[in-house]
Parts: sequence; C-alpha cells; structure tokens
Amino acid sequence: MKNKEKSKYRHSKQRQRILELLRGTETHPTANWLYDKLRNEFPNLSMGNVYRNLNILVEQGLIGRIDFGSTFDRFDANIDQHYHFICEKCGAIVDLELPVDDELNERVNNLTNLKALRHNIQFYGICSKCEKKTE
Amino acid sequence: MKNKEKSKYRHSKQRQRILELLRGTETHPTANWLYDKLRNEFPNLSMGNVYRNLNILVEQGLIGRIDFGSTFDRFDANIDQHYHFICEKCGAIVDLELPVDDELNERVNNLTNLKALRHNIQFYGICSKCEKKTE
DNA sequence: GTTCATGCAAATCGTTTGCACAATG
DNA sequence: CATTGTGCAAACGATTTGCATGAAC
Repeated sequence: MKNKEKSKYRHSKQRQRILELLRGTETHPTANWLYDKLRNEFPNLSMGNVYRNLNILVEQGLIGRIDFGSTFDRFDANIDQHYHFICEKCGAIVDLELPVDDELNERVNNLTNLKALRHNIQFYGICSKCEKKTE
Repeated sequence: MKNKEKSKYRHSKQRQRILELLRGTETHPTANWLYDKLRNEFPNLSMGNVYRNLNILVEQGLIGRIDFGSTFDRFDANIDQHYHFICEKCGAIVDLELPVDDELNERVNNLTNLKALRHNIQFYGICSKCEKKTE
C-alpha cells in the first residue's frame, strides 16, 4: 500500500533528541512536553518542527502515537457500557454485543497498585461492507 | 462532587431532535453529521448550538460521548502492543504488563461478520500517587 | 548544489464562548 | 419577567502548512 521505500530522511539533531527523550521516559509525552524539554538545547525550536518530527518518527515506526481513535467526538444514544469496533477503511463505528468483562479491571488491580474502575476496548479491522468491496 | 440537582433545562426543539436522531441511528454521529441532518428543519441552526446541546445531553446522561481519551496526541517509544491505564485525576498514562489477548479478536470475529485484526484497551481509574493524596 | 530540515507565522480544524435577541415556563 | 436557548461571529487549543533560509550529504 504505502510505499516510500526510499529512506529519504537525513540526520537531524532535533529529531534524534526527540527520539532519545521518548526512549528515556516512562511517561507518554505530548508534543508540548517535548518542546519544553528541548527549548534549552534548541532555543529557536518551533512546535511545528516537533510535530513534523513526531510524524516522521511514527512513519518510520520508531515511535507510536497513542491512538484513541478519531479526531472528532462521536455521540451515541446507547448508554449501556459496550465495546466498539472501528473499521479502518471507512471509519464506521459498530457497537459490539461482546459482554463487558469487569474481571479485567480486577486483573489490573491485582497486577499493579493502580485502581482500575472501568475500561474501554476498541477493536480495529475491516467491516463487512468494506470486506465485500475489496474482494 | 458535581451537584446541579435542579433540572434547570427547558424544552428545546433543537435538542429534542438531536436526541431523536441519535436514538434513530446505529451509527455514531459526529456533531457535523447532526448539523447537516438538521439544517433543513432549522435553517439557521449553528454548529455552536449543536455542540452546546450535545454537551447538555451528555450531562443529562441521555447520550454518551465516545471517549477515546485525551484531547491531544501522546507519543510512545514502546512499540510492542500493550494496554494503557489512564488516571482520571492526573491524566497519567501507564503501560500495563497485562498480556495482550489476541483471542478477543477471534471472539469478535465469531460473534459478528466483522474482521477484527487488533484491539486497544484503556483502563480508567486512580493511579497510586493520586490514591495516596486523596487518603 | 540538490534535497531535506528548520523557524516563523499564518492557516486549519474541531470545539467553545461572549453577546444580544428570541423562546420557554 | 426571569431565565434558558439560540444564532452569529470571534476565540480557542492542538496540529498542520507555506515559505524563505539553513543544514546534510
């Protein structure tokens, strides 16, 4: 699908440091956090450049963007807790009948010193409509 | 915490119709989708009003906002698939050691005619630091 | 010296807000 | 008539983009 085989990327101190910072922290920084950390080293650093480099690093597969889903809010009159399926082709969101498994929270609570109260699951894949179109 | 016991809301045709539309669809509309559907009935409808009403309906518990997490992107040098815990107090995001359960995808695929390839889980609750502060 | 990276500012996109007027109860 | 809802336009915050200059190779 996405073929940019050419490793057309040059070396850049800024990008290098962004990657190092991300590798050196357990937290999940925002672009702004990285920007603040790097202002000292690169006094003229711009947010635009931080974003550009983050996108390049994601494209290179060196980092991940924590992907909670779409960029805009979606609303739902179905109040019961339920999981969602999101089609990677057409973006459709489907409610799932899969029973909500509250034991998962317990497993987290037993494994860590966190207190998990609830959770969401999003499944990603291809919906039946898009599956047909491709075939 | 949040005490606005008074049902201080009046009746509004626009809000009523937004709720009806949400109840009448299986999709998970965006504000813009609702806006488009309602332009005919309310030629002067504004996006601002759609958003205001959606927020009110969420506050009333009549609809849900599909909540994928934070408003800004977060980045992560840990590429392996893993689940996340999000602290509802301080917003911290913690990687979980909980093994990724690919059988969940199979359960979805058996239950539906979708083809789930991967999934994310986000747990929500209180992290240990915030837990201490509250106690 | 061609191409990619950068800083800067302006632009974009989804969402929120301030305000004067209209609708509700 | 007191208060909430509305349209409008401006404001907002996170992210992207156009452009002239600077660094990499």
